[in-house]
Amino acid sequence: MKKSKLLRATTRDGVTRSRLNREKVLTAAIELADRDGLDSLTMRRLGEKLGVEAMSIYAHVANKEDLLTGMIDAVFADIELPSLSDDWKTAIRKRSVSFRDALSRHPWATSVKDSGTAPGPGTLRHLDTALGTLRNGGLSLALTAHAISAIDSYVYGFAMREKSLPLKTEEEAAIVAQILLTDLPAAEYPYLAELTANQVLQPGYRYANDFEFGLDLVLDAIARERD
Amino acid sequence: MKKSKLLRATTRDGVTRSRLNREKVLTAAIELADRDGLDSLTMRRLGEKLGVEAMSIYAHVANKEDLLTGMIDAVFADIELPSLSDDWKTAIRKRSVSFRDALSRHPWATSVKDSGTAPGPGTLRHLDTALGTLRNGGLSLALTAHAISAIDSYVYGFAMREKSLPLKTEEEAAIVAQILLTDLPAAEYPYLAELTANQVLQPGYRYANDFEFGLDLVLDAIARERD
DNA sequence: ACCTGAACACCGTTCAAGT
DNA sequence: ACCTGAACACCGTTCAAGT
Repeated sequence: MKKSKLLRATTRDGVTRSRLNREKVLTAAIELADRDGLDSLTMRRLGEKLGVEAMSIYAHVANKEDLLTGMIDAVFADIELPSLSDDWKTAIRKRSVSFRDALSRHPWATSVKDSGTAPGPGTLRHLDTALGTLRNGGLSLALTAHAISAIDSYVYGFAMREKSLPLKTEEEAAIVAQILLTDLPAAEYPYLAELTANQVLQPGYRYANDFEFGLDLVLDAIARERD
Repeated sequence: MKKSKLLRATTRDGVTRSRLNREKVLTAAIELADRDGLDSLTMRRLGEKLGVEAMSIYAHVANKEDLLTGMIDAVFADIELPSLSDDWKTAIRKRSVSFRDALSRHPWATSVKDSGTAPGPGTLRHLDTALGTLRNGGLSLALTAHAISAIDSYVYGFAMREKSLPLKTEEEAAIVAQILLTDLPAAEYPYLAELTANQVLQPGYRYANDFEFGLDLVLDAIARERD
């Protein structure tokens, strides 16, 4: 009885549920942001999802900024760490694809401000392992610094563009293309018209496919610098 | 007298000032966001800056989203267009540096959501000219699509990282380094410690310098694909 | 120790009213 | 036509009070 009291609480309406903790708050917040977007993530709505008043959340999170920082760190902690058994390029390639997948599953993550100012343990672990992979792969310290900056800028930027470009499915691409082709004077934007008609509208086109092309461009260039 | 009435209005407190228009609203909003950040840009505060009640702004802007879209387009319209007299690589390099400068002057621009959903004329002009430069430089349509995606992802992502990494000046870098070195167990994050001590703390270090390294990596790789 | 409910100082936006 | 002022439905967060 005593033990269950530590883990469960009975509210005045008679509903018994497990006690709240930081992890449950973060998980619920991430689910809410994934489903409805960052704007829909309010303390009141998060409380509702957790079956609790908004103010109860503040027992597990300092404030909204702390909540967002925790959410970001959970996303980073979820990215596949570079494998030690792969060569540096394969390992970094895999974790970059995993990185993008994470940002694609959690599109709000790129728009949380100051995600870099107070990195959590998940973010730091992720970064340190990637740096180690590059150093052990024979890259100089200077090139390692350049490489991680170039790779992560690309991954981050691609995820941002992908989020704001509604080209995820063939249907979405067709809608965008239709808007571009009917609303824009082709004479004024000839190259945009060409790209839309002959590239975006091609069957099977996916903007997502562009990701690996650019990634390999960057990785190959880094490999060349290394040698 | 009639003409001046079209351009000036006298408020009840006797202050005469020029009439508001969309451009003045956008300029003031950009100034506010540049100085105090996007969170500080509220309709009420913007009205205050313009010497007008918040609701008066709605005569020139449909809503806050429209305001933000207009601000973004003004920033894009300000980016140097690729020069026709330069070869494609030089032209794209210059406009990419100009692109980053613009995002650096207006850090809030990368955090405006859905900036890609309803691109304005400035954004479209910018994009079309860049596409034309690549096409006329001899890149295939497919490579042009890949190239613009890779370049702009990199520029966008670098600007985002730069914004959240407080490494703009040598002083800022020293502060970050100090925090990393004293707060983090070097045994747990050995590569991060190495990078901090031997790279970030080197005299003259600027994260901004990394930008052109990565940009040339991408541009050289595209040039190689072209040939 | 954990949760609640009222309250405060803000938001974006509406609407009717003024000039 | 343009601007105002009150009002509405929200925010994040405080604080004293409940259990």
